[in-house]
Amino acid sequence: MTSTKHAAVVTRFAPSPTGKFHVGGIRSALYNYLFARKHGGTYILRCEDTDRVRSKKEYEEYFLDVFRWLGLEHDAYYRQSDRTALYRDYLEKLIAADKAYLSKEEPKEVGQRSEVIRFRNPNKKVPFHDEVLGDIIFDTEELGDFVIARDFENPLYHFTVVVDDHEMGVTHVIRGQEHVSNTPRQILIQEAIGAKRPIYAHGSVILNEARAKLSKRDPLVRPALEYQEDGYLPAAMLNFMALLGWNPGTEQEIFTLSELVDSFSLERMQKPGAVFNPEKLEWINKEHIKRLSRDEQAAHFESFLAPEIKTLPGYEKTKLLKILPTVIERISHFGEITSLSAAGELSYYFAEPTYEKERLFWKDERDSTKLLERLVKTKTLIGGVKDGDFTRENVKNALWEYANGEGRGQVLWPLRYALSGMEKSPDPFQLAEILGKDKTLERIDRAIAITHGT
RNA sequence: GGCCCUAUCGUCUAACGGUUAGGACGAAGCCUUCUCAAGGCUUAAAUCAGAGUUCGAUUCUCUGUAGGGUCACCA
Repeated sequence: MTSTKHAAVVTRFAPSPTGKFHVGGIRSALYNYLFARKHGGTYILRCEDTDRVRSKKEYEEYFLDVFRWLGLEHDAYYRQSDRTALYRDYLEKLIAADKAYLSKEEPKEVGQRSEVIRFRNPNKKVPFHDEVLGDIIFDTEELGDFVIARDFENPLYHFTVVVDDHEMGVTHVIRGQEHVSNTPRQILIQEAIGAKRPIYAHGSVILNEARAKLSKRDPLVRPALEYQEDGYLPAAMLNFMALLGWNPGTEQEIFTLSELVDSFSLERMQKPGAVFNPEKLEWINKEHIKRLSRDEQAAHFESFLAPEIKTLPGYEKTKLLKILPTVIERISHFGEITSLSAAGELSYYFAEPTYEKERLFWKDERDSTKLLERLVKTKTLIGGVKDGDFTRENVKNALWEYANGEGRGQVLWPLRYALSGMEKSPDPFQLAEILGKDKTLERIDRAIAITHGT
């Protein structure tokens, strides 16, 4: 059981900069962050770049950007490549105590050394407790004398992790179950260097739709920042990831970061693997968008608007605020605004729509005379709305009785088409308000002219 | 294959031996409606199988089956 009175909780997340940090990794970072914050502890971010060949500075910056975006602030930052001297000390001590030794090898692959440092495996059974899985026991015999360093300057993962966790006073190791089988060998090293065993919590593995572990090849598993580029909200990302393998025990689904901090507990972490479900992400993101302030929504709206729209002659930034609600209800992430613009579903607010006369007819109607009559009447009625009162409600009121008598489709469809030039759009009253009285009447005039035309 | 872990609607999950097995996403239908959204209501949808233990198993035990993880001079 997790004691609730830890003197000082220290957690860490330790990514390695060998590729663009992908979404799957967010969850472990989040859980470590949440647990530390919840208990007033320390959250460490550690760059595991001992693999000098594969590690790249740009990838380190990449995950740093990811956490900046997500707002997962760390209390301390370490880079393993800065700590070679420390690892060397431990290596030397281990060798001096005959707990590790220099071993002559026959290189099996290019790049392999002819001498490495191996751990002298006591070959015993290692039982350990896991906060989510319970008690587990491993026989470490099959591990053999595993390699812990290529040489004194090049220690390997299992070794550096243990040294660092020990030096940094890490109390809780929260990670995915893919690390369960790494645990016994890390425990062996802990015992050899005299380190205290941390509390382990191995959460569920994140799976793709095929129920296999998320790999870098999965189309789903995109570099984390692509979600930022697509206009997902950090809070939504965090919310979604948190619920993948953990639940609050209540029916609450939408959480802010600080709400997650309050609710998080190791006890409610999930054992079975969890499938990454993009549809749920969409929904959660939409919920978070709804909870944004008008100004925040508007800022995102503007930044995701296609440049083609912004350069339209009729483009006015002030109109954005009026369009905003109609756009918000149509999207789940802001990136969709780009496709909306591309589909022409935004441009009619700023530029005269073009369309064929035929499109103005409601369903099977083909009576040009009737159509003309209705457009003219519509124009008269809308024209009667006072300039200062040109709101959605007032336009609707001005038209409603007539539309009901004539048939709503017969009146409203041509109106809406005249205003938008689109098969699909917000309702005509809404459009009229956004366009303003002058533009609205102007577009009805154009529809009348087009109807005359043929 | 060895070792380890897991098993409730399609998906995320709730139910610390007694519930009509609950919620959410998604799906379908209906309402609203000129269209598209949004919104509201409703429905379908699950305890892997077989033995035990028990008055009673989703829940405990065992076996089977299935799935996953891991077996580097990567992390």
